[in-house]
Amino acid sequence: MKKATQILDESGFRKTEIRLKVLEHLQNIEKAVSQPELEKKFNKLADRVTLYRILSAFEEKGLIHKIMDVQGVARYAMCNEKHCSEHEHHDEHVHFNCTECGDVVCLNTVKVPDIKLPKSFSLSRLNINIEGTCDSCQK
Amino acid sequence: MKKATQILDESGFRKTEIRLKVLEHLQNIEKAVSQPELEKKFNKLADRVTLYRILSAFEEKGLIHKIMDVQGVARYAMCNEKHCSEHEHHDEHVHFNCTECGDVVCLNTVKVPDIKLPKSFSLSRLNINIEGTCDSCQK
DNA sequence: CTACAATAGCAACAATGTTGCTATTTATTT
DNA sequence: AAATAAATAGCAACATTGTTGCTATTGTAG
Repeated sequence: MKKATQILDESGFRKTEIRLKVLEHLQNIEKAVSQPELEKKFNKLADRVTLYRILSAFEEKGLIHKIMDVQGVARYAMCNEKHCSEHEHHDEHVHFNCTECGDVVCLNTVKVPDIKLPKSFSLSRLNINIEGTCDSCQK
Repeated sequence: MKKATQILDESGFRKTEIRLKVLEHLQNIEKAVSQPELEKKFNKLADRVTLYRILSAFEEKGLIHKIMDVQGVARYAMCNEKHCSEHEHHDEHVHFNCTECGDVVCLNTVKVPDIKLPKSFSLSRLNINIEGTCDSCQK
């Protein structure tokens, strides 16, 4: 995995404390995280607007991708290096929303099936949201 | 298709003008509609809180189901009579979010594939959100 | 070390979600 | 047909997230 500092460099971002921490956090967690979650995690280290803008900037550069969780809150997760670029996202993996803990896990191992649409519809992005109980909350 | 008045009766709801109109609208459209949309459609006939409560009540009774669109706004669509009940929703069809007009179409004809999860995860609901251009916006 | 551009912080506002309380209305019962 | 109880609607209020503008601060190239 690429170093966070290197990624920031290559993307033309400055290496500020918050940006590094956000990026490293996203690298270390295989989950999709929300702005409010980051706010709590980096307790008052950064303003929520700052986090909002960091996430937006990272997304625009194709470093992370955005999904809506079942509550309608934006969450972001690292992009698959192989498939994403500045203007094209192909993160067609499954997102698992745990109804117990609220976490959203990226199930990279689950293969996304091919879905056939009627001819008159054209697909640009696909997101599969699953609700259920995650491994940590299973008893 | 069952009459809206009959459905309200059977579900123990009163037959008020707004409730009838909302239900009939949902029956006649094969799309998932949001509270703000209904507000505009029934221009000031009902308060947005009233619509909010109608949609919540309908959902609790299993008449409609709720999905989040790509903007994170709640949308509701008629349930499949065969598969839904008060406490169990099985509306495993594909929702198509048009990036042009913003509409969310229920693609009932598209078959939802079987997705195999790791053993430690248990599935309770599945929603497939597709972004693209819908038939009406295709040129 | 300086200067400039990027970034952070703060204020402010919009939209949706949500709850509580009161007024109104539907439907049932006398 | 009137009275009643329970459901429903409307209004106010507040929370949260999303979003933008402006200014102060900071990283980095030269």
